[in-house]
Amino acid sequence: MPELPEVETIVRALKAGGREGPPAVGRVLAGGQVLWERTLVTPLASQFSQRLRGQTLAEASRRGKFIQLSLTQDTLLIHLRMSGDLRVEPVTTDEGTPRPLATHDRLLLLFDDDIRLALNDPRKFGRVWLVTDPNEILSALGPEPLDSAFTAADLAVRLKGRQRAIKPLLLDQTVVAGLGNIYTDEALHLAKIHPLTPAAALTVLEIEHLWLSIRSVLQEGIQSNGASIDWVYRGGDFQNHFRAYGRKGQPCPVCGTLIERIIVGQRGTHFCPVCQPPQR
DNA sequence: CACGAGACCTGTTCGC
DNA sequence: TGCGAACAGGTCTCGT
Repeated sequence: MPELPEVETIVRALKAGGREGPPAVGRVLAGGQVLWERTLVTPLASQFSQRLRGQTLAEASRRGKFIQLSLTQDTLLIHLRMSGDLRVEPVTTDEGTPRPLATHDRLLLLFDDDIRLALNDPRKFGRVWLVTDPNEILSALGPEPLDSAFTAADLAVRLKGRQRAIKPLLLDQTVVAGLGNIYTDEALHLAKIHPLTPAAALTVLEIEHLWLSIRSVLQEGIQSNGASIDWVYRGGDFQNHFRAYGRKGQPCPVCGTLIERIIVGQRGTHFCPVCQPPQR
């Protein structure tokens, strides 16, 4: 489900509280519970709860699509992959009875004040790491696209000499961290670049335009509190502003030509055949 | 080393 | 209406 703007929205809710739940940051952990074994990569499930106990959730932040929970001693990293979502709620209902778990809850963080954080994940792709040094997981990531240190020249260097199509390269988290299928299609449409264009064929001007477009669509997404699709509704409304993604057969907002859908790198890919002509 | 295909999962929607 | 196929916001592993 989530790409950079959705993860950013979730992190902000963990810090300040969201529409449906209280903040999690600032609370003291009493333990944890693993409901689907493969969700927790490290440590062993048998050590998880004990190691969490007593640590304060001091800060929540984001790196690429990773949620980073800084504890007193350790760091808890959460990647929601395709269908993960976080929920913060009281363990006890207003009636004084235990609140039942949701159908696809995979892992719980239990705080000492009757609040819990649940990782709900129908497809079971989400992963959690409890580590001393987050860098052992995050070091392979490319630059933060919205960071001021990330420049067009930086992007150009990372694309230099690559013969591969631009779309799968933008999805590669070691090139840039945080783009997924939606925002890649949106950025390429805004930059007027065909998704199959070999990276090496892009001009300096096109790369500058792409750089600007990437930052632009991500900022737009954050301002809309992310996109909400299908049965998962988080309150974001960027789905109402899609220019290309998911709009096969609908008119391009720029020129009116019908948006086409092709497969690139095994991912559904949406583009305007007129605004984004094939490389020749 | 770069790249593409398959695997990991469940749920919803599409097409005949 | 029914039922199998296709599809879904991601990433890892393996083979070429």
